[in-house]
Amino acid sequence: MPELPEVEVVRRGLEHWTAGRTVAAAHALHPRALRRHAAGPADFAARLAGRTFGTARRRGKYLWVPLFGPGQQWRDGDDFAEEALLGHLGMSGQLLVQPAAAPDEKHLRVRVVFADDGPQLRFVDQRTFGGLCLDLLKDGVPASVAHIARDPMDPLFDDAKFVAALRVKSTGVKRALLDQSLISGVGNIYADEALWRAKLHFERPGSTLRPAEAARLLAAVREVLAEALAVGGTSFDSLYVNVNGESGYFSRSLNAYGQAGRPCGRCQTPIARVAFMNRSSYYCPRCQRAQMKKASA
DNA sequence: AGGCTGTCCTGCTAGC
DNA sequence: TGCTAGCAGGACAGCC
Repeated sequence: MPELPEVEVVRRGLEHWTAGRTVAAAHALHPRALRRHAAGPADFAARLAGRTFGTARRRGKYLWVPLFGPGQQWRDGDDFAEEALLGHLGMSGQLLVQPAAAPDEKHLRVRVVFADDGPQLRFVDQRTFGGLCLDLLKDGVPASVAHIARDPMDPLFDDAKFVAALRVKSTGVKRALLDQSLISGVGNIYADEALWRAKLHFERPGSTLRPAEAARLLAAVREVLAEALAVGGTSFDSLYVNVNGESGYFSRSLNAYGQAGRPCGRCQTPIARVAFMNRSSYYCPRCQRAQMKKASA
């Protein structure tokens, strides 16, 4: 399930394998994967042909490649592009760099063929929650990404603003962590992991957090994301892989997510699982109390 | 108007 | 053995 670390791994792969290459043709094999491209699959293919890929960028879980040309030179690191190929991996999306001779993947949705006849870029997505589109860049960010907050790995992320916004929310802190307009890039796995590290219950209203608790939570989010990125992300199965089809190893380091019934790494209390927002929340019932301790009973 | 729920989608697995 | 129900969840429309 791609969250920020997994998307960043894919971004690095795209940067390495596709920057500077020119598109010969794009083929849409499943219209749903292009549903965010309002003008339709034919327009998508026509506009992508002949364009040169710039350096892949990311904000939160969104990924995009600035497009140059025709008649416009790609210069590494420059931001002169007006348009980008934008992607979101959703639940099961993969961007793979595959030799042209490699057989089609079962869930191949979009194929990009380059003019150099080198490896193709393939968008593969079993559940089609993800998708690609072409989008206009404004201040270097695709228009349809402008509404989400910066992610916590962004040097311009405003810690004080996030802490202040979190501390006026009546909703639970996990819902706030998953709100991409507040902080982007965090999904169900890393939300549970960060809450475990910060020893906070997922339903604690944001407004009940002391400033130090909110800061501790943000620090925990950053730690978890950085540690996961360092080992290539979290892979439970073949649904998340880098552009070369390789898995990450952070699943070995999970303390809460998916650990129902296993002892908490701090206090040995069995990790609990409860339904939450049509998904699951995992937490330690002892380390992560719903209520702050009362002075007396 | 912020908060919250339903919906999309496919494949795997548990259970009968 | 074969069927079904349940589960995985990011993002957004739409409801209250």
